Amino acid sequence: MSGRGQKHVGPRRRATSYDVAELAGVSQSAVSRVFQRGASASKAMRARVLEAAEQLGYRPNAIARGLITQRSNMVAVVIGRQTNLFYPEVLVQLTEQFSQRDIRVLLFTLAQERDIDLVVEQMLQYRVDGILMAAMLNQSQVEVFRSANIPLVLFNRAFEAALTSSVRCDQAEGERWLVQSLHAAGHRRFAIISGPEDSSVSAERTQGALAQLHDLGVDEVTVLSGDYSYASGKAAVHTLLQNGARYDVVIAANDAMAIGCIDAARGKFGLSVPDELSVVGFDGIGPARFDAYNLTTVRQPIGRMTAAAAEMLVHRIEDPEMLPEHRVFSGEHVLGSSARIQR
Amino acid sequence: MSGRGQKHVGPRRRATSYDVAELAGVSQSAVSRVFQRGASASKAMRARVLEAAEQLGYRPNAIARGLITQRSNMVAVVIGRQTNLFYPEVLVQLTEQFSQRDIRVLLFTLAQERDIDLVVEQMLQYRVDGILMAAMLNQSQVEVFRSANIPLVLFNRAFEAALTSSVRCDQAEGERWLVQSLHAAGHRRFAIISGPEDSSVSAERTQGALAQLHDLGVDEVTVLSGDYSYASGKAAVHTLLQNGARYDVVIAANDAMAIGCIDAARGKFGLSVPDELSVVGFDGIGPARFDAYNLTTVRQPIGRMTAAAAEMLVHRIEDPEMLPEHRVFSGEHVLGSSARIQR
DNA sequence: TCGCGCATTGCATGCGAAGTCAATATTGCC
DNA sequence: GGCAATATTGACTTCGCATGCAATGCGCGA
Repeated sequence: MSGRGQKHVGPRRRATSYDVAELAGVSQSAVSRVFQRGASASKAMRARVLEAAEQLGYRPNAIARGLITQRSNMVAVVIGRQTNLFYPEVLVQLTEQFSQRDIRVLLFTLAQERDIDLVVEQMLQYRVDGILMAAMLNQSQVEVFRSANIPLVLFNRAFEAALTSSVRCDQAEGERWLVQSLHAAGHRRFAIISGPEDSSVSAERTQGALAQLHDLGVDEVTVLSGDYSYASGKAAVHTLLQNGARYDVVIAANDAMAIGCIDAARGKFGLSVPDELSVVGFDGIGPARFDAYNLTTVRQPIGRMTAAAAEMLVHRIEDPEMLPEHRVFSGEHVLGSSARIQR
Repeated sequence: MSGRGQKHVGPRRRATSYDVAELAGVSQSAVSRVFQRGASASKAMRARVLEAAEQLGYRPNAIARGLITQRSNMVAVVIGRQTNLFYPEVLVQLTEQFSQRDIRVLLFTLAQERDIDLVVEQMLQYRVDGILMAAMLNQSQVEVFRSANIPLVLFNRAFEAALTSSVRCDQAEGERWLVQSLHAAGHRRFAIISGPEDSSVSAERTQGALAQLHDLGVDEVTVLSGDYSYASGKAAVHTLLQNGARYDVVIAANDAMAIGCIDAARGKFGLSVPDELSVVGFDGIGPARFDAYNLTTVRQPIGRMTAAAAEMLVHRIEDPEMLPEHRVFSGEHVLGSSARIQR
């Protein structure tokens, strides 16, 4: 009894269509046809093949199929490494969307900005049928995909909007609503906590808020930047309030920072939110609904956005000549109770 | 000028090793060798090939390579659709772990329990080199993988522990610590909110807590069950306290529910946490650290667990004869301040 | 200068399924 | 019952790359 490891009972090699064909006494082509949708095969043949397949535990080899059909039936989904609680949910929903369409998801995460080139390389090597990009991308990379004829759909990236399909939430509109409502409720001293410098989403949000403030005649605004994390939200409030300065409202570029702001305002500075300080966020993540915060925010319609993104990508895969398309969704206005706001 | 869509400038077909070989004036084998690690090729050859490849935008076709080498260099990662904020983080970290080892991740999510069979089918068809399972799995499915010789590593599943490698957090030990500490601090009236019936993790946690309580002579314990969600935590507290019953502590099977408990206790019942009611959770998710909660909990060492899981799976892929291995990690004891606890 | 051994290189084959085309079986119709 | 039309079926090729094997080239020592 000195053998190491599990004794192999079954065949070491996985069954192929030839094995099935032999056992069923038919040709390999026949087996192949039985495992396709539009193929012609008689009832008798189908039955014999299926029985042989069952007996051998045969499954069509998707790799081999991909080689001959030039379709991997895989799409790449790329997300940045987010301090943000928003993306995991997007990822799960996207996966389900593709799954429903019988498409597999090859997942790539970007730990660091420079990883993007490696990831691009991998996506090309694996012959993904399409790419759903929820991370930074630059011109030359877009060009690589275009010249390789790989459909690309951007998620919440405005970048190179003219050439590439995209799905996004109207960040600016959301911020404009927030600012408008806050202003109407009497807020005048605004502070903004933006996200990371390299986040286009953050830039849009901040620009949207500033633009609306400008339109309302408010041009003196303090802008700090965070990194989308809870901790950076707290830190920003410390910076804002430490020297006795006071604000009516803090507009955080996302919910996680907004929550940090609330905790810092309440904890360290003993301020009541929203009575003494209003705080608003963006995204509509789960924790924003916790009673302790009940955040006033703009919720991105993830369900509709992911469905649209998957649908667009599939369409572009099926018809590569299709012109780029852009779908913009308005965020849902969540009144919450972390801000004194005009209904 | 009636053309629809983008005019195709580049070649419609992706370059193959033959194209490169022709341009470089060498054989296809040579091209193949240049794009491998252990292959022999002269400096001159390598240079010519690389230049031709560059010129044609050639990338080795990983699909074709997989067919011949019998290695897809892909692993499947399966996660359940979790109300739980814990898994997204696991997913991202696993992906990075595999990515570092030059392995791609094919992601599968289980929206519903019955999807598992579909997913199993897909994993087999795509010839993944290994499977990392962070979702429910039953005996017959394990058997399918075993007979197909596909390495399988379970993440936080004790199921069929003897036959399959696994990485998990010691749920029972964590609960025992919590109970022990709470008891030592004088708590006597315990309520437990378990997770979904079909969650083995929840079962282990609840059993662990009950066992320790029993050891301490506490046998009268109220046990309710939730679904891991914030809302179900709140609901459970309503049920517990509505008829005037009082408890010293609520032990929730995860952090999300614990946070729900805290909000319900403070909000609806005006109880001070931890002064009038202690609440503890499990997992150590991000929101548990929010100041409003600062949850007393047991944090799963995700970084070490994911690293161990990836490593184990890779080892098993490289040596299929390897015996099953089990790694159990102790959770980190987070004192927090949502419970009056013995340091 | 010749011979031997090793490093390169090319040729041919195979991985597993899909699809083309031609041969065969089946059916319907008069 | 006979023939055309249609449905099945099988032989063979193809997808793109890796690899065993044989052929070639090279360097170096005697």
